[in-house]
Amino acid sequence: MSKHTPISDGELAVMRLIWKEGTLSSRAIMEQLYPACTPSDHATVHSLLKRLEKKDLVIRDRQTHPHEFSAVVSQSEFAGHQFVDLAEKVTDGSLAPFLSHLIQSDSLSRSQLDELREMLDARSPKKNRKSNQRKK
Amino acid sequence: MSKHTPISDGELAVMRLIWKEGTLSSRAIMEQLYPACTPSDHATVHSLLKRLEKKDLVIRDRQTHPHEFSAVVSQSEFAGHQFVDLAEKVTDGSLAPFLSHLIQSDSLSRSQLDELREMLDARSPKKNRKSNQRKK
DNA sequence: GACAACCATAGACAAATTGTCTAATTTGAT
DNA sequence: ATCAAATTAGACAATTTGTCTATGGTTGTC
Repeated sequence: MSKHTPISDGELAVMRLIWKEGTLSSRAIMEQLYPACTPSDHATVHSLLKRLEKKDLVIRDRQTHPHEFSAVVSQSEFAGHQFVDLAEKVTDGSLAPFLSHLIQSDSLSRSQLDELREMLDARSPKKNRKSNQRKK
Repeated sequence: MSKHTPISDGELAVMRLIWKEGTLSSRAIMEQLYPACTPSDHATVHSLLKRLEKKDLVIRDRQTHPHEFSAVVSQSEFAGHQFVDLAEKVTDGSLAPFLSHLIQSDSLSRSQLDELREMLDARSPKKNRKSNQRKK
C-alpha cells in the first residue's frame, strides 16, 4: 500500500493538485500543470496518472466518474511516510537529528517554528513538566 | 554548498560511515560496505567518494592525511536540509502534515516530545505566552 | 635501480527512472 | 456515421546509479 514508493517530481506535482482539490479530471490537471494543453501534454498527464495509479497513490472511480482521479493516501499520510523513509535512510530511523538541527539553525522561519510549537502544544500528552515545580 | 543536492543510496551509505567514524580512508569504507574487497569494490567506493566530493559533502585533507575523507556537513545538518527539501516538494514547505503524522503515529516518545519542546523554548520562547516565565 | 603490491583515477557500461512524445484506439456528441 | 476529443499503449532520449575495466601512480623491499 504505497509504503516505500519513490515518487518523481512530476508525479508529485500531480499529487499536490489532487490533494488540494480532492478530485480532479486529467484535463483539469493538465490545465494547471501544462497551460499550453497540447495533445502530448495530455498524454504526459495520463502517463503520470497511470504511474501514480500503479503505485496505489491515486484511484479512479470508473463507475460513477470514470475520468476523475482522487488520492488514496492523504497528504499528511504521504508526508509522514516520506519522512520516516528519509529518516530510515539518513539516520537509521532516528528523528532527533532532523528536528534538533531544524530548531537550532536558521533553516526554519519563525512561522514554521510557531507551527511546530503549536503542533506540540495541541498534542501535548501531559502538562506534568518538571519546570512547573518551581514558580517564583 | 550542498544545498539541494540529491544523494543516492550508495553515496548515503558512505556518508553514514563517515559520519559515524568522523574520518575514514577509502579502504576502511570498502571493508565495511564491501567485505569481499575486490579491486572493483575499491573502484566503486572511489566512484562514490568522487561524486560525494563533487557534491561538497566530503572533503579530503590532502596535506596531512591525503587519503582520509571527512564530512563537510554534519549528519544533522544534512538531515535538516533534506527534511526542508522534502517539505518543500511535498507540502510547499509546511511542516504540519509531517509532524501531525509523526505525533499521531507515536513515532516519538514522550521524552522525545518533551526534549523537542525544550529545544523550542530555548530557541525562541513563544511571545504570547500566558504566564511569565520563571527567571533565575 | 627493479620489482611487486597496493592505491588512485578516468571512463565505460547496463539497468532503471523520468518527462515527453507519437500513434492508435476508443468514446461521445452531432 | 462522422468528426473531434479523450484515452491508452508504448517508445524515446536524457539522466542517474551502481558496478566494473583499464591504466597510471606511489610505496616499500630487495
